[in-house]
Amino acid sequence: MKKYNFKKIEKKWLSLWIKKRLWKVKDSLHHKKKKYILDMFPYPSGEGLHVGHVEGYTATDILTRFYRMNGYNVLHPIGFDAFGLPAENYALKKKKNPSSFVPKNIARYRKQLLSLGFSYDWDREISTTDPEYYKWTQWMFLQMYKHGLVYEKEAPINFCPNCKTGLADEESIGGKCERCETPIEVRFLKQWHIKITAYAERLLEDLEELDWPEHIKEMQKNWIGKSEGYEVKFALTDYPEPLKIFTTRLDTIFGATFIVLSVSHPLIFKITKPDYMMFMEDYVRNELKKEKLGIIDKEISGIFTGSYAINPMNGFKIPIWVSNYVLSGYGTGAIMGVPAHDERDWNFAKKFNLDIIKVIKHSLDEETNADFTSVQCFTEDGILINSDKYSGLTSSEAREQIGAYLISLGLAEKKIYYKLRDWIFSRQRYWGEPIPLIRCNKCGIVPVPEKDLPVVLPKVKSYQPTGTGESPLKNIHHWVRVKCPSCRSIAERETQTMPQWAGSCWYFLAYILKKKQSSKKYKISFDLKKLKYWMPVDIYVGGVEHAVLHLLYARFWNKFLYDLNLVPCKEPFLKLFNQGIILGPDGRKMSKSKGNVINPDDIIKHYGADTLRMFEMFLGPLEVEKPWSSEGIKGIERFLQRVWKLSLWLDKVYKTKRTKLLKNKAKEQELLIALHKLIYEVTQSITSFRFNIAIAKMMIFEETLRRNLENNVYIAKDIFLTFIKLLFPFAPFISQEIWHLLGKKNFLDKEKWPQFNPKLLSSQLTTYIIQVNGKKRGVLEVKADNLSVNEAKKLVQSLPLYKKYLENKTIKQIIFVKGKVINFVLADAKS
RNA sequence: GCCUGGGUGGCGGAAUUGGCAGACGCUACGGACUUAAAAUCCGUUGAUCGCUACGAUCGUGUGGGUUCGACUCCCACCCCAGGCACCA
Repeated sequence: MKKYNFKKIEKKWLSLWIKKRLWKVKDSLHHKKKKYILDMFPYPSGEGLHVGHVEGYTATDILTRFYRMNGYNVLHPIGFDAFGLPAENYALKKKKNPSSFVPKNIARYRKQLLSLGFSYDWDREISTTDPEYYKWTQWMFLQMYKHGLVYEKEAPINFCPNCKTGLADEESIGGKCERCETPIEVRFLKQWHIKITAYAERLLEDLEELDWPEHIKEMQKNWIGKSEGYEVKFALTDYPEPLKIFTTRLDTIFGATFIVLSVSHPLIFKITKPDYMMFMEDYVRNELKKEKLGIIDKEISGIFTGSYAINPMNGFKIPIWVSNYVLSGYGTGAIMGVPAHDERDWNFAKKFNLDIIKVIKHSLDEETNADFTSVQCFTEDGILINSDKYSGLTSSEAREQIGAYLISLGLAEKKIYYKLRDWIFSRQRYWGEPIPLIRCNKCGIVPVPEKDLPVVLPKVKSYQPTGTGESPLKNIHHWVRVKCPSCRSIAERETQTMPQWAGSCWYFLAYILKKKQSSKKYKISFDLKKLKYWMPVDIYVGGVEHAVLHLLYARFWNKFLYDLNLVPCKEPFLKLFNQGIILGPDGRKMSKSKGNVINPDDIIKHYGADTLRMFEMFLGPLEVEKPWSSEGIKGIERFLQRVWKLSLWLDKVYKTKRTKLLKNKAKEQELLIALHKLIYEVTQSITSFRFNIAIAKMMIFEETLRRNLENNVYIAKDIFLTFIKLLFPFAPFISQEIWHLLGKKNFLDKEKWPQFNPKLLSSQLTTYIIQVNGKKRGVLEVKADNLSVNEAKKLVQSLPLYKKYLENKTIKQIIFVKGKVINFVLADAKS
């Protein structure tokens, strides 16, 4: 028998599918229920698609085909995130302009995606580097500017000396550059910032309604880092102005035995006593230098100011210190030190021999120890002690009551702080969207008029990053020089570009808004009606690496557009699914240097697209990290070959009038039941993202069919065709070919997804597990679905196991779970 | 240190959420076909004992608990992966 020739057949169907524009999605079907199934669009690097892409994209393709066959209008687009550092670095290495080879990379990606049979609507393809696309990225930036969300500020920022550009906080992963893993330096640079912090609360709150993996939500929550507490004023003994500290643990205020200021606190030199001034100046200068260099001292240090503050609750006079362990950029840059109930304060107090007062105990019945030298640091909430009339309250009660008291005296206010910082939005690199602002000596910053958008990135030969904090665009004088839109005098363009993440903040909208004009040209225009139909994205699949980068930025961007009434929903991505990384065959992360990279092109060449798709789905649950197996793929190859052989066999059978196969009613019914069970299982597995299970079940069914044929049992054509339909989303090429082979002229894409018949499922035999004292001793197969305990007992008595285990024994109890188990508990069982 | 996941055969992984542990696939071993090999097909494959037909005992990171019954629930601990890390 002929082997399945995937090369020829995949090529044939692919060209037909493209020619027929089978996956074109119409917006006009507003009466039809919709699904928006989105992939994180790829970055078209020089290396081409990797197996990780294939994993996520296959999953969404299966879902897309599944929902389409179930009557949904499914939007499943793709595009390219082509601005950014890797493309630029690669271009620099090759001494070319990114714009000359990025289209080539895109073409390669497109070809690869096509060859895998992903059913994207290619008419909606976009690239963030298309001027029509980034015109709108710039336009949205200008809207933010006009709404006061954009500001320029000189600040210490993360700077990657290798990429030679400033980075956002989110791009610093454990102190290293997100892209190249070079340790990050701190530099003082004038940078454009976007006030993402203005959305902190909403970004946090709206996480609740999202169907996202818990750990991604958690990561975003931590990143936003909300803490609710009180700002408390401490009076100073020798200075008229009070000092403000921030605390989330107002309940521990009776235990505050000192105050600590950060090294950049404005009060330091106003309150430091002359005797301490020299040391203080040295210390602060030193620490500030370290801070500038981005050095984080693990060792706690500190110095006394000589001044004292008064604890507003108990009137204690407590010393004021300056230390490197208090951050200047958070809260008020000053804290109250409660060593008994904060580990860092504890370490500080121990080091400098400061008082420690215990004011919280674990529980009501705990003995309170008057001997403070034996106090242990205890950071959790508990019951107050040594706290005047507040003793005996729980921590949360005390916070409320002490807070209310201090507020009534005007000494405190409720305050919320976030860890989230504003988004540093300018990059000193060439390959990005130019920031559409103009610097005029007379008028200051002037936005580029909207009619002049896009500000096109000039094509130049030399665009080496300068490393000085200047953008390489600065040297392109003819581009920089421009008339001020407001006063017409000579002005300069802003030369910094936007970060990589800008384009991906709204690409999911662009797919909807794109209007194709010719094979190369398109327009984007905002259309709330279309957005209302398609948004939000129903299923979004992509890697975990974007947990606090893209996913946070895009949520923010969408919320801003929502506020402008340009998009209809608060949140862009309803359901998020993270595919797990595919590791190399050695169980380590794939990397060139380790030589364990699996290239999808090679696999397609050897096994074909269907096998690759299916194998990646069979590897394990989509969300877990799992190693590639070069042996394992053979299992899928064999399976598809068997399906192919089966169809050739059956084709012959259906074509011959007189077949030697027997039409057996009972067997046929059995097969039908198995088929409907399969429909049920595959449907369930797809909707719950358990593609590996769906494949396992199909394998079992294939074997059932084969066994029947080998035993000369006739298989109805409809049964086999239905099986092929189930296989189709996973392996579209071979399924379509078999469909065609068996005389079907249409495209499987246009077929309806099979529905299972619940009656067939419930008419099966029910298998009861017979247990004695909880141990399995046998099974009982019955047809009746409302078996009573007594009937069950009678049936069991007729089984051989009864004699062995139950005869002459006293049955204490029979546990009977309908449809599942019958458990005989014997009297002489364990006590 | 804190947070979030997770520990099931030689390996990747199943188990309808408390009811047959190890589906499906790979590997390995044995067999059929073949001059031979590959491919394909058939069988075996958690451990130990019985080892002949039936079978028996143990077994889901460790220790305890709840239950007629626990991979699944509860408590304590150990280990692995990812994230955050002076955020008061």
